[in-house]
Amino acid sequence: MDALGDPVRRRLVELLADGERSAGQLATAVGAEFGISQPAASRHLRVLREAGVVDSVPQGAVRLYSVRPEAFDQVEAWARGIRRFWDGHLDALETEIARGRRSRDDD
Amino acid sequence: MDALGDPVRRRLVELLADGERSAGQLATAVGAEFGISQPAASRHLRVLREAGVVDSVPQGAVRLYSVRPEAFDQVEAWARGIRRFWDGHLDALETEIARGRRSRDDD
DNA sequence: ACTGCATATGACGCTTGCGTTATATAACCC
DNA sequence: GGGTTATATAACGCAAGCGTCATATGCAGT
Repeated sequence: MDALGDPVRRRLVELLADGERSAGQLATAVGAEFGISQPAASRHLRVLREAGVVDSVPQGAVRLYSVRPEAFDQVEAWARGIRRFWDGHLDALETEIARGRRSRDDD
Repeated sequence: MDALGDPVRRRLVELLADGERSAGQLATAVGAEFGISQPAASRHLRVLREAGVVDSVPQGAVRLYSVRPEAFDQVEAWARGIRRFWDGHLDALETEIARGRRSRDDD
């Protein structure tokens, strides 16, 4: 989650959700959207890699990046945990707050 | 998500998952765990508040903080989106990578 | 081997953001 | 009102992170 606190890195991950891409493709895309250079993109990819968010495989002269789904399972589980725990601990005051909103459990 | 990129803030949110707490309780807890002062905690709470992650209500002399569940619905949906999209886009090459390849290229 | 492309790293400046201490604001209690 | 408690803000120093350009490394094609 630390690694996902940056908009560029979140965008990189979104791009990778569509399937694996080379470092160059990613650098170009993110570079166009955020106006940053290739080294900057490379560094973001390094952070994601070291955080275990993405995986990279050298493919000839190119390096292919891909999403590591476990990382997002973790994020999802954490977020849901907060939510579910909160739901479970509704007391009088919190109930009052919750009255006005729609509560929908799992899908 | 930007606001959740900090461990102190994530911890605050976890504490709030258990139910609402006063700023003082939170400051004490987080202060003990991370060794930071009351103003520092207050600032983190402000960031969370401005990001729409938590809600705060003055309760007499105390200010009660609580989790805003919609924020975590959003996080959860985002994470799941990445995962689901990724799953849907597995093709031959990616499957091969996912099956066997382990890349140990951090340095 | 040399050239060229793809990617990563080094060195460095600047901005951001976190931390601290000191102080303001506001409610409570006497 | 005066004092105490709870929380937020102000001012400021310092460290971390992100950006840049220049350069290294490694693979491919000739």
